[in-house]
Amino acid sequence: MPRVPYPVCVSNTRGDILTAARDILAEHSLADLSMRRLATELGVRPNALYWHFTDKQTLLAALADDILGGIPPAPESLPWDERLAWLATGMRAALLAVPDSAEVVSSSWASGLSATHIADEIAAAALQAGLRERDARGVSTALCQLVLGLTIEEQTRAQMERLSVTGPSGRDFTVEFTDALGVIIDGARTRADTPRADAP
Amino acid sequence: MPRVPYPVCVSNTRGDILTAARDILAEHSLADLSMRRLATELGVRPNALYWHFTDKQTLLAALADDILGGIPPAPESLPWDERLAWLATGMRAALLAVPDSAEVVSSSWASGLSATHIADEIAAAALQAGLRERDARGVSTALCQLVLGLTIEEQTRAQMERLSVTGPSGRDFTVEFTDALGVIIDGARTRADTPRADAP
DNA sequence: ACCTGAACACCGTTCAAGT
DNA sequence: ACCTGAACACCGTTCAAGT
Repeated sequence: MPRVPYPVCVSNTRGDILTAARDILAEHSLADLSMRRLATELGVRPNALYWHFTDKQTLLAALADDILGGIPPAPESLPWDERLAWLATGMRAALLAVPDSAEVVSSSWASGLSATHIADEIAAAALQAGLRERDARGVSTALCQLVLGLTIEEQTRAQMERLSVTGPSGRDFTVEFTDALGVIIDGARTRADTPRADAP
Repeated sequence: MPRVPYPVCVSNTRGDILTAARDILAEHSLADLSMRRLATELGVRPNALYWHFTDKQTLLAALADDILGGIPPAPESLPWDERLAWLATGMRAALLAVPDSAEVVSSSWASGLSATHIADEIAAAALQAGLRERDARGVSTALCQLVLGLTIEEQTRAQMERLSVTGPSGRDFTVEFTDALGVIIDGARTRADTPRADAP
């Protein structure tokens, strides 16, 4: 096989790094996810990572995109309100699959270095229901912040219980999520039903 | 004045420490709020802080309570939906008054070391509207996570612009907040109007 | 009651240099 | 293209000891 001077398999190692990062989250915690430890896990010196990512923040943003990348799209056949619930639930499931990932995604969204594809998908579903643009974005914002915030709390508590610094919280995060989700979707329904002033 | 062997003015210094911490947030950022720097600012060695707080996490939780402590209570005269908006808006204003404080409060809530008084107040206001307990907590969760999440994004962007690592985002966080707030309160209204199965 | 001195085991990041 | 060596300027926390 001939070798060409420019990259044949670009960023194969980028994927390896992200996988190793996920492993650290899965087997340890976000506190343990340092550039130094990540490098050690990969059998490499810390500064080697800076050839693949400009800094830690950028690496975490890529990890965030990776984690949210696997959310299944909502079936077209579903009514719009069930599609909203589907997407929000899928986002929560993707986050819950990787310990401490909600914190990673929250920071990455805040920094603007990360994609917010799922937020756009939710807004699009709301738009199809006939909401005006602003309301659709409002629904998307409310849903995404609910998922992120509540999952941060849930994963932080889980981490604390794992280190047994705290006993069980006694909270049922799934019903907390379901209840709040129901309220927001009811709000969306109100705006879908209400005839608009500019389009009666 | 006689001096007694046990503390006369307990934890006067606790307040000083929290004030110094707020100053660092105001004049610099959360990244600069280290135990070492905080100690330096107070003219003291880093380990001196550990006499007043068991660790950094506990200190930040106290700071979070401090920051959210000044939210004005909603006037009793207001209708319940306006009281919800009042409280959520007051929470956002309290956070926006101290740079990077939303991140501090979010972490502290997640750790369970912090008071969540404002969340209880919001739930109480929703209860008075006739919502069932679960729906009231759902509304409170949705509102609080919206305020925290969106303010984290806003303050992070503000910090990045301050360090000019990024230009203006072009987002109007106040309208994003208002739109999402409207959706959630509409959802709350739905549940207030709906006669309950167990209490017709 | 409140703080210091000294130490431990870490961080993220840079830069020149190697292959 | 991808990594090492060596260094810089930091962290949070502990523990014995001072006053």
